Amino acid sequence: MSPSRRTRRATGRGHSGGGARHGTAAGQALTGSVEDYVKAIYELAGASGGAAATTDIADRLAIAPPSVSGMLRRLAALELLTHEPYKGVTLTAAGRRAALRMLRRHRVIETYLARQLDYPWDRVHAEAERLEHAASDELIDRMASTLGEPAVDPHGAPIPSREGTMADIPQRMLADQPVGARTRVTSVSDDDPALLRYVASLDIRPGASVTVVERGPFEGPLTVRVSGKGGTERQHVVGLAVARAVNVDAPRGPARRGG
Amino acid sequence: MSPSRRTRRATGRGHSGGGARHGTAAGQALTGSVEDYVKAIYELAGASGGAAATTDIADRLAIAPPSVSGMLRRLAALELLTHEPYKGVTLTAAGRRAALRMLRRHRVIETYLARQLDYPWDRVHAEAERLEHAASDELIDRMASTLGEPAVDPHGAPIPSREGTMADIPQRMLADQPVGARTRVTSVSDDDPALLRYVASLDIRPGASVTVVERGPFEGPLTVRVSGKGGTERQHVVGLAVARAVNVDAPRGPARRGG
DNA sequence: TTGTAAAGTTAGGCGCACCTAAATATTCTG
DNA sequence: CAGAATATTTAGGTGCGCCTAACTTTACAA
Ligand SMILES: [Mn+2]
Ligand SMILES: [Mn+2]
Ligand SMILES: [Mn+2]
Ligand SMILES: [Mn+2]
Repeated sequence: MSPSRRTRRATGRGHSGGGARHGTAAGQALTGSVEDYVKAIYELAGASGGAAATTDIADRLAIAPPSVSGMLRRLAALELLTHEPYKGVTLTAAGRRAALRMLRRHRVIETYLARQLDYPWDRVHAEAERLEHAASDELIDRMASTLGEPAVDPHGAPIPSREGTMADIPQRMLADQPVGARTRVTSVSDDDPALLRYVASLDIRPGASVTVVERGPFEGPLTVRVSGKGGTERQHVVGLAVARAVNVDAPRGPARRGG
Repeated sequence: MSPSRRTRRATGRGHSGGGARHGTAAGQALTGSVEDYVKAIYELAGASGGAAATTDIADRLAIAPPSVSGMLRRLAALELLTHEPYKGVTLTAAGRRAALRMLRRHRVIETYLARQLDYPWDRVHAEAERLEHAASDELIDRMASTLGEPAVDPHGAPIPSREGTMADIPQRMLADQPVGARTRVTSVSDDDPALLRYVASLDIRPGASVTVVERGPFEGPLTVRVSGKGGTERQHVVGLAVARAVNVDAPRGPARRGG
């Protein structure tokens, strides 16, 4: 006697190892790795449905190119993307859906951590990068609801809706703005904590006003004037790496000097 | 040119696959599976440092016994436990530390979900079972701090301190109490949502007063009188499975009938 | 156009975390 | 105490997710 129930199994797995999970990933639960790949590909290719290159994916995920090559084959088998060997990959509709779902999860978590748990904005990304795979849909929805369905994350990136739609406002890099352009910061790339701390120290945050004062020659540094929230105006010289991490909206005409 | 930085690697892994991670797990990051194993073994063997049996571990984790056998060898290599083949396993000091760390994480998360995100008490366990492996120490500490360093989780289980100590109050099962025993519910086993919903419907929760009125013969059902919070008194007949899931403190003398 | 550099893929391998089938050790029972 | 029942381990195998080394394809430049 003593039933020694031992239900599930057969398909029941633990954390990562063995098991089936093949075929067309329709509604299937994806692995954390697969989730990160589709998210990265979406971010590289853009909402416009362009193609992403193997080495770019490898670079972004810090994975060796042959590993990416192998994974792309699997993602193609799952029908999350189409793979033109030696050319690149393009997400299918299912792939874009999966990517937008992950972007929503990631950004809701970041926003929750920042607003409800006082996380500094340079540390939310790393935490969200792991939690996004572990949280249930219910948890994401409860977080979003608690926050009042936020529209943007702490770095200014838009949060896809529960239904998987996201405003597709074309981003421009501060690095590409001409001298004289007066722009508003929409978002800051969030994967480098040190860079985030640095730009924050310059008052460069979503919503800040930034005017390009001067561009160094030969892809040189930019001199920018930053209008902080308290009406303060400060001028800084920032390198291209920083200027490429800062996204701005369309310039609203060259600002006259000394308005 | 174009540095194509591709730092880390060599030891840098992704979500689960390949890599080193051998030897004595001193301060090492453990895999999610390893974390679940030590937690399960601690719960089975008790704080007293007893031994846990292979099939019991297999049963609790819903994993086939041969898989457990193999994992126990690895846990022994990590010096998280000692393995007496065909006899059982005993956690080492490092193993107990790891287990208590996981118990703290699990229970802090459960408490946070219940108190800050209005999670119903029957759903926090499944969510915590996954998040406990993904959350950083910082996140756990911020949650605990936000909650005011809670001492017990939503099911009444004690939360180990940040330093890894936990009050070791011996638990008694309601199922073992003699007729007439008047006890207070300390905790309820939380792994079966349906059972949790059921006992909550009977007002059996941590803090509730329960008196054993009658015991059915041959390991039969118990008739209990439950004093709810609002001074209500209700009598129920509960099966042994339920009575075994409810933990109570030491009985405070037989209650006289009709006080 | 042809050679070379860069990008991408194939081949082979490893550890993790599972599985089933079969063997073995231990415990219970008559 | 022999045989049966139960517990546990060994043997062999799978998919995931990564790696390095070697090869192939594509892009660029003299
Ligand atoms: Mn992020
Ligand atoms: Mn991630
Ligand atoms: Mn629990
Ligand atoms: Mn777990």
